[in-house]
Amino acid sequence: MRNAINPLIAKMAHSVVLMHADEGLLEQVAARTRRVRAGQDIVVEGVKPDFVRVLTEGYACRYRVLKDGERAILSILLPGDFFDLHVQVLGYMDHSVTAISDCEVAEIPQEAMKSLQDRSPRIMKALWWATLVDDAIWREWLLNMGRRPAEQQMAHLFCEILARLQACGQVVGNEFPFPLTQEQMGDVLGISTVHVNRVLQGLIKQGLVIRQGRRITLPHPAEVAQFCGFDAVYLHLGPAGFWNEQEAM
Amino acid sequence: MRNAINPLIAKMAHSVVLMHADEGLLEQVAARTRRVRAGQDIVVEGVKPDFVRVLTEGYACRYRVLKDGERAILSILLPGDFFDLHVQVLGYMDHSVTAISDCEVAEIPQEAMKSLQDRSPRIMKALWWATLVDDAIWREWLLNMGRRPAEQQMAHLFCEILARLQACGQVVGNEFPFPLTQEQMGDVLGISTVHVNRVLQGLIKQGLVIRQGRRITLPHPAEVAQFCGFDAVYLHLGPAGFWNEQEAM
DNA sequence: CGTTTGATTGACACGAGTCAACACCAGTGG
DNA sequence: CCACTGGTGTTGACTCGTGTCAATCAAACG
Repeated sequence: MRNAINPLIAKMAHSVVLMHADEGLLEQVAARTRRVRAGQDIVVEGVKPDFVRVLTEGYACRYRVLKDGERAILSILLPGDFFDLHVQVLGYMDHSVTAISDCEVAEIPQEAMKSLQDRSPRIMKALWWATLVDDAIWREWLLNMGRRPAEQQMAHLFCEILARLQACGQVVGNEFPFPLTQEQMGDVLGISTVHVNRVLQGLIKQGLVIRQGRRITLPHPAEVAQFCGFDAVYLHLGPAGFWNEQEAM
Repeated sequence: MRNAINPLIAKMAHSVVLMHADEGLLEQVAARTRRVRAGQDIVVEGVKPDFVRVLTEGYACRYRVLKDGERAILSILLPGDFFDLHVQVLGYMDHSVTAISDCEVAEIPQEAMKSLQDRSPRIMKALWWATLVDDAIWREWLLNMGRRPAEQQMAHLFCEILARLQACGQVVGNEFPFPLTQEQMGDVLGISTVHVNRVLQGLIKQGLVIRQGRRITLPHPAEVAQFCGFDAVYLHLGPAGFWNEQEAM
């Protein structure tokens, strides 16, 4: 039953109406998958990837390290996300991608991409859309880092992850796996590990977040969204689900 | 002699070899220009733009305002930059664009873009490239905001602007116009106006930056680059010019 | 001239970083 | 079976970068 490419299809369905044939095409080009253990790099800075890759299972992230050894996580990749859709144009990766949890990655050969291009304009449009949504996410992060205090930043991150996991069909309720260590969370938010710890506890104490091991629950998503100014529109996923329940603006 | 589209051509030349015919095509589609006064919005959040727009003169920026009225500047647009190349896919702008200084903007009708697509694959490739470089800039900013103290952030901003102005042929030396108010700089860097002032003075005192009115000079670009960890590679402009002169790493 | 916008300065408060110690757990090997 | 290990999470004390508030100054402008 389970099909590696499902999250991708679920995600794309938010932008275009996929025909049955399109789904078949996608399954076909992304047939070859690879497993990667947590902590391993999937693509490294400087190389020109030979494949186009899609994450099909697990958590991964884009990151860079500065000269002083500090690491910054530039984005979090969830099932259905492409990593290197367009490196062909730039010629090389200017950042690396690594597995946060154990992952499964589909590798699509260049030629297969080309054939996709010829055979399904709908898919191509969906690819474009995915790229542009990534851009929108970057803009939102920029906003986050620049203008919101750490507590809201972190809450915003949780909201985004939940919304994206819902979008790719990985999660239905308001509980989701969250394999990042606190150090990694610090690298995402640009704050120290110690501070991550304290901020997280603050959110828990306020009842906005529940943590059990490496899982997170947002008992009242709409409340959290309000707290941190999360507005799912930037993800361009269409109808927003339960995010706006108590919206009173 | 002066041609509105020159900065665009200069910029594109970094990614592909443009034929004379390509330049002609560009001049043709971007013939229609519009002047915008400093402070005026050029495209506003929520609309679906009717044209594709390129900045041909002046400084502009993408921005959003939060509910609490705070404004964040998401990117700075310089001559040769597109604002809304791909909104057609997403359907609407999720941020606004406003003129920082007096600007000139070229407006390219949709159909003209389509014809470009058919007539010059080189130009299309260059457009892709421009989009992806924008992405790279966002990643770099994310790095900046997250991991560098304000002084280095600001220095990095100056380096980036100078490099980009050089790339589009607007500047040859190491002095350039910089029309941002300190408040706007704060909105870019995510710090308060007061702090902008102090940080700027710090850079000046260290001799890294010279300011005369609304112009900035970096007397020793390589030194500034070293100070803030600026590495022009992410702009994908090819040979780096004088940035690495004293590079000793 | 007042008025306004932007730049500058000082005093003070607070968020976040740093350093250091300790707790907890899973894995490993004796 | 138990000590040892390394990675992660937790906590406290202290420092420092940045924000906030408020006043003043300078230049531009009607």
